[in-house]
Amino acid sequence: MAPRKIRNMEEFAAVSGISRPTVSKYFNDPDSVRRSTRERIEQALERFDYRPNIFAMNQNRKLTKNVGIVVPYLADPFFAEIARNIEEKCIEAGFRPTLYSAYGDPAQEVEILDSLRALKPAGVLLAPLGRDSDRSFIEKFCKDIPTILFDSNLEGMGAAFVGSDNASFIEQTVDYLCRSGEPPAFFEMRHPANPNANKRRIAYIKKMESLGFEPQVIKVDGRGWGFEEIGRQGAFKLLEQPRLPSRTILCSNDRLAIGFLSACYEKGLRVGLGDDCDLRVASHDDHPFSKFTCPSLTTAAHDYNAVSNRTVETLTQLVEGGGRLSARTETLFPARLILRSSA
Amino acid sequence: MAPRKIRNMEEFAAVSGISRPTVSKYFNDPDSVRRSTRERIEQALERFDYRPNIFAMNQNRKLTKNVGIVVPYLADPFFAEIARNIEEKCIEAGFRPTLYSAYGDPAQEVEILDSLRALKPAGVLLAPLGRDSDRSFIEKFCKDIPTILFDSNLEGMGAAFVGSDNASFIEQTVDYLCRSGEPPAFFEMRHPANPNANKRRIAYIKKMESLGFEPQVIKVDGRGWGFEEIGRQGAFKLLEQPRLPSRTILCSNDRLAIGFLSACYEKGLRVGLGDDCDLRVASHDDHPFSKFTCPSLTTAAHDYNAVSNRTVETLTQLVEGGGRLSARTETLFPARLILRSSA
DNA sequence: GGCATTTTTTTACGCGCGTAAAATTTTAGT
DNA sequence: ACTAAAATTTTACGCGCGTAAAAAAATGCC
Repeated sequence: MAPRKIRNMEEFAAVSGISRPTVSKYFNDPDSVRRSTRERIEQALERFDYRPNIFAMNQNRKLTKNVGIVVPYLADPFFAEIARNIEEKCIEAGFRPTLYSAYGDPAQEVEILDSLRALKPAGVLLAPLGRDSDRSFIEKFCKDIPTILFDSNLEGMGAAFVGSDNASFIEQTVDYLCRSGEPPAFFEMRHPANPNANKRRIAYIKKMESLGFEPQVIKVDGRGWGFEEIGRQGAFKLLEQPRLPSRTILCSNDRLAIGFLSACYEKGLRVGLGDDCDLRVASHDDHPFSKFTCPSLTTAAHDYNAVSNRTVETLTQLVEGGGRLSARTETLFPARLILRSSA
Repeated sequence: MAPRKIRNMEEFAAVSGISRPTVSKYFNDPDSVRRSTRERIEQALERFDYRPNIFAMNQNRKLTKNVGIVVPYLADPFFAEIARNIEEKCIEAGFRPTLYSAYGDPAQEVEILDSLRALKPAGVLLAPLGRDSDRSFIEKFCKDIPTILFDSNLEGMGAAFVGSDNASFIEQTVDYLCRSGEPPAFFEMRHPANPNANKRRIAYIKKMESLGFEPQVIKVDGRGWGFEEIGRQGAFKLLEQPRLPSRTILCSNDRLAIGFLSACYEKGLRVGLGDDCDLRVASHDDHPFSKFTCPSLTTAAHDYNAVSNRTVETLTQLVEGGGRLSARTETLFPARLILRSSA
């Protein structure tokens, strides 16, 4: 029991009584060697703690097991949560995921993808910034590196897109709000960074029209990723006005709603469903904190699990297909309505 | 202008008219070559887009520029925010940071550190899980890899610790609460994962005694990293009781407070400073969302910037010192009181 | 047991770069 | 312009592993 230090695969092959090329094969895919051979290697692996040098491995391999997960803003709990899910599934699928965040900056997004190139990744899972993204750069990147977009779609780019069905979000919230009260006005940023926001607005207008109501879109100013503050300031401005377009407000996303609710609270307005309430507020995303707002937020939830599962499944197919899929697919998962106290 | 593709440093050296070893030297440290040489290389760098193979570089280097940033739970905006700061400063300092999260799981923490070993990192910046961490494993890791602890201290481990001064947090909040009202009761988890929680409790007791008040510690059940829910349930239980130990509640951290406030709201209790209020609630951390709670949360803020700056400064020293510092330092930054509406 | 097939071993080369040592050139200083 | 010092080039080797090709061994099958 004096397991001398193994320095390289050569030495490990020696102590395990197997040739080095076979050992190499084993580490690339344990199932590619005969069972008896595999057992002997794994037996030696228990006696000696040897791990192949990751740099030497990746240098010579055309493709690594690296996967880059790129999100637009990791300090947003929504992205943190979905990144967590995807990361977990990547590991289960045998990949080596690494997490990157552009922190709202297109230059950083480019920088990340550029440095990702050097890592010879098997694939990249990218939730792009959206409007601010350098589209031509990303387009070129997707052509070189197998990339799957998630959360935000950039038309035609990447091998596939996996996300949520914005229309489903809107339909469920608008439906619910209308049948349990009055038709909602839609509250959003004037210049949303995320393409989902545009899809939601369009879906809202369409849905309202199909129900025979007049759409009312409230656009608030503000840029960047401080959505709560933008929602808050927008709410103050809105609430100053003599009369609201509707006493039911449907926010484009939960972070805006969190700010909106904080403004309502400060103004002394009661938000909720009851007759004693001044306003109803609902929203979309089921942000991790939406359960703890005051009042708790009625919203439409992403199917985090389905999105992350499908994303990684698609990645696996993509990798097995040598970086190509037969056709670019777009998978959209429906929302689940979460009824809480705010509407 | 038909810049043929450069395949390796050999070819790049050829087109730039410099010998390969000198080019290699340049990439390791541009200032290590003569100015005229540097200019010729950089000139060639503009005509041809060549980047050294990162795997081949790291294979032969004893030390890389890689830095691992490990946090206990990235979906907690507090850690996301500090990770963002540290990441940014690492890049400015010329490192290649990579972000990892243990997601509350000690096994993952071990796994991360283990795989980090293989990356020959120049250093690791670790915010450990705390109580749940595998201390003997981390201790061994710190002996092999230059590591700096931040946020949570593990006594004696790592080359240095950089964090916030828990006593300063408590002193400021307790001081303020006492002089503007009544002495607070301390609200915390029975089995906090984070060692800061223990330091805060101890500091609370000490501070209260020094002011001549009797400390009142309220411990609530619950495990894991769902602090908001734990705070919420704990608040419900507490508020059911006939009388509270104090009408001023000082939560150990903001996430507990967020849950606490949501319970108060649901119970119809008014939280704030005025005479018409039932409770005062204050807390610690200045969580990114504490501005948007209802009411907005009075809290004590970390100096995110100072902590992340000092952490990376210390890392630089550590690396320049060949992985050793003359002595293990512990740097604690004081808190800044943030007065908002909840107390 | 003999044969075809699969798996493993042997042998050998290459990947792209770090780095050491000696020879050469450039620079700085006087 | 001459010399010492500094920088660069030459030359050469090694890192740890992937991988191809040919030879050898093990396996499956009738």
